[in-house]
Amino acid sequence: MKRQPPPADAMPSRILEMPTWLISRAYAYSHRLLGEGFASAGARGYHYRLLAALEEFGPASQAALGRRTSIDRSDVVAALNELAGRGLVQRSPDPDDRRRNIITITPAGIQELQTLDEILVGVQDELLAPLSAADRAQLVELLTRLLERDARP
Amino acid sequence: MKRQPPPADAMPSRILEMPTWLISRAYAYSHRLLGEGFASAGARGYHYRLLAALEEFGPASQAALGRRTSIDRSDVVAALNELAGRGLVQRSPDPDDRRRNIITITPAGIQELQTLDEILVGVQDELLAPLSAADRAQLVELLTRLLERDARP
DNA sequence: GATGAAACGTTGGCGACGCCAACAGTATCA
DNA sequence: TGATACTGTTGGCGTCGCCAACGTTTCATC
Repeated sequence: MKRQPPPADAMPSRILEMPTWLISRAYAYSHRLLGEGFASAGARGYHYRLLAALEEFGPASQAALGRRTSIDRSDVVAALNELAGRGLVQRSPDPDDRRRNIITITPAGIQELQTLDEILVGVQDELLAPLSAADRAQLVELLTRLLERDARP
Repeated sequence: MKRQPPPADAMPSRILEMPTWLISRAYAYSHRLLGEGFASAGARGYHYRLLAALEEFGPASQAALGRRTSIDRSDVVAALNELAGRGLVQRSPDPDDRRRNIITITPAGIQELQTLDEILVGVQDELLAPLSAADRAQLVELLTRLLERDARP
């Protein structure tokens, strides 16, 4: 049996089965889908994370938001500027701690969040299409376990 | 039973179990580990991919390399410049097709690849530490299936 | 053989994401 | 009180992925 010449776009097999490679490709894939979806609403990942955190836990300082969403303090500033500029979020100084700003999600912000949620459902459906419900649960479980170690100070 | 106030760094639960979020975090995690490892060898992901493709399939044109490694043509140029600058790769014009360059991995490049391979094994070990061998196989299988749809033209 | 289409390498640019250093202002703890 | 820590902000860096445009070269079709 003769070995087939690899098709022009074949990946090196050693890479093809590497978890790091697969994770990276899966991220690129999902990032692309999500980017397209969010862009249609004029948003990006950071915006969604921040709005979701505000809606779930209520008003918070920027630093707390950063910790909750795994977004760097400095990037939180920029993203909140954009959200505030669109009236999706309100910034007001904390009277009890004059270092802090208290960030509050506005009704418009809640509505935007709902829009993004719908977009996200669509993206997940497309992304996970090849997987059964059991498969998806498996994947979530495995990735969750994987990330347990990722305890950053 | 009183509801516990969320710890300051709790993620919104709606996000916490989203495959897109998990994939994104897993990527960030692995990217960080890999970045640290590769940086210690003065390399990054693109370099590894290109060297691995060259070693596995032999000399190739830049466009073919890009297709095989899922790296954009223009980014291949830059990465190859860096590799060639370090003598890990050789660029020579293809006599049969004067549009093409033929890229060849040098002995030094093969050696670098081995170094990177070792680094990568270490990173994978750390990344996958929480998972059993069966879990890892499961993960690879699920992600591979997930990516089948990602057929880009 | 001429002509239009396609591929190639290259340059330059953009956005998302993650991260770090430094600063002034404020709070807290010894 | 003085040292230490936290907050918001600015500015910067690197990786990765992607796109548009250009001149050159090859290929297909007439």
